[in-house]
Amino acid sequence: MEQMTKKQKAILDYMKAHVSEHSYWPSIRDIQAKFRFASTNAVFGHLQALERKGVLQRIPGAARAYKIVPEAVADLSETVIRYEGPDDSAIELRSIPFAGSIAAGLPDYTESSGVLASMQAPISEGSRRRAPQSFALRVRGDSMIDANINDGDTVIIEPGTAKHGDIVAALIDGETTLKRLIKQGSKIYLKAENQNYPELFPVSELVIQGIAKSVVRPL
Amino acid sequence: MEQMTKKQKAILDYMKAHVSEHSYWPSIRDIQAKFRFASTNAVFGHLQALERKGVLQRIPGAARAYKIVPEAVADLSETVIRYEGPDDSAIELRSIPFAGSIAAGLPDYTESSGVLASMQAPISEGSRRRAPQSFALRVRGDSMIDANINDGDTVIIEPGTAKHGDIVAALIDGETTLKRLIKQGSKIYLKAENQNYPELFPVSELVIQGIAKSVVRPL
DNA sequence: ATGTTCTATGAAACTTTGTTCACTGTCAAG
DNA sequence: CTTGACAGTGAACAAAGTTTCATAGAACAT
Repeated sequence: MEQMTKKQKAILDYMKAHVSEHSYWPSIRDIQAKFRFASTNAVFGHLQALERKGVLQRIPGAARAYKIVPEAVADLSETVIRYEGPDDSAIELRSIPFAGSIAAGLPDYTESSGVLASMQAPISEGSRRRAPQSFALRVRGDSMIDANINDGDTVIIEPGTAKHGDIVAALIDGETTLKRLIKQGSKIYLKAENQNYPELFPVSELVIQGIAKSVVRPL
Repeated sequence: MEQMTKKQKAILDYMKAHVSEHSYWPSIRDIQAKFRFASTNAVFGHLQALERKGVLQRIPGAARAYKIVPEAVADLSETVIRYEGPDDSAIELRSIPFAGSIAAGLPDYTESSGVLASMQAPISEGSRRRAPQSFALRVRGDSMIDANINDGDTVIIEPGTAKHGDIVAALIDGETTLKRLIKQGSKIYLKAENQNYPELFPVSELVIQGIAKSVVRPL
């Protein structure tokens, strides 16, 4: 995994902050001004590097049009806080990327840098295996309303092999949707838990992004 | 309050959807293509109208640079989803503004780009009065940890007169904090529900922003 | 009838912005 | 010493994108 340089990270952070504050991306010249570059090409080079490293996607020719790949950012700058207890116990807090988007605007990238949800299970000294790459997803729509997952809830997704009955985040028509996975013999269905929706949603090609592990919801 | 026309709302929705999907705003020409306008000026006019009505902010000259004003959108198109039960019962889901973090003091409405759904209690047919102006706050810090409200949780606040035992969002030294309200005779205290904090926090001047009605938290 | 507002066309002007090219300096590895 | 990767300057270009102007039909109230 190729690391980001300090300046690249700074530029990425500035872009995030700009989006968070203004709700739209900065132009190359905005970045140039911020970092006092004498040439736009300096910025251009860094953006190319960021794209090559996979943390940033650009749309060629389009203005102020970017997309941050949270997984890549997390890989390149993972935050792990470790508390050592008096005895052999320890607690790890691991930052997980926030992949969801909010209703009126852009993904709130300010949250992705902080600790949204944390793994708090005490770990034994020996079994310090790498935690799965979880991420959080804000739920849109009411497809899982009967499973008590409502629009606006946030779901913690973890990758892994899904089994029958799991609620999964699946890619359908380029959209990430939350459905329950139903396996009937060799057939696989996705079931929306909403009486108003078709009961079973047959799928041929299935891209499962992860399994919903927990929900954040109003009480 | 001037309403949005159907087309204006459609355009706004498309812009939102575009942002949600691509993480950057559509250009005027993108919108033109989407709605099959023959002229960019048709879009331009609608955007002007949306800005005049206060739901959209534009940065003149800048490309793909917009900002949605959630309060205005909420005012102009308050979302109330109403489920009618078989008997006289009914449940209303009402969109409420998301006021951001509680940490930095006053609610940061710039961050308020999200909408959380609030479940109203089942309402009887006759008493369909307008819901109070609720808002959501993100909790920072651990002052209410013993009340099971943790850092990162989101609390739904509703204005109103607080009574003994209520958890309130109160303004102390310019900062919004979450505390339990204790009335002892004529004296009023604010109590942080954390063993490490002073038990009772006497206050003379008290600005209560609202009463915590519900919490959003990881399960 | 008449003016006004809203919505739209069509073309053009103009600004912003991404992109490219040629060139320079630095720093570390071979 | 040389090579190559990296970071940057400075100028120029072309595409993308916003804005303006002139015009016109439909809906609607006066």
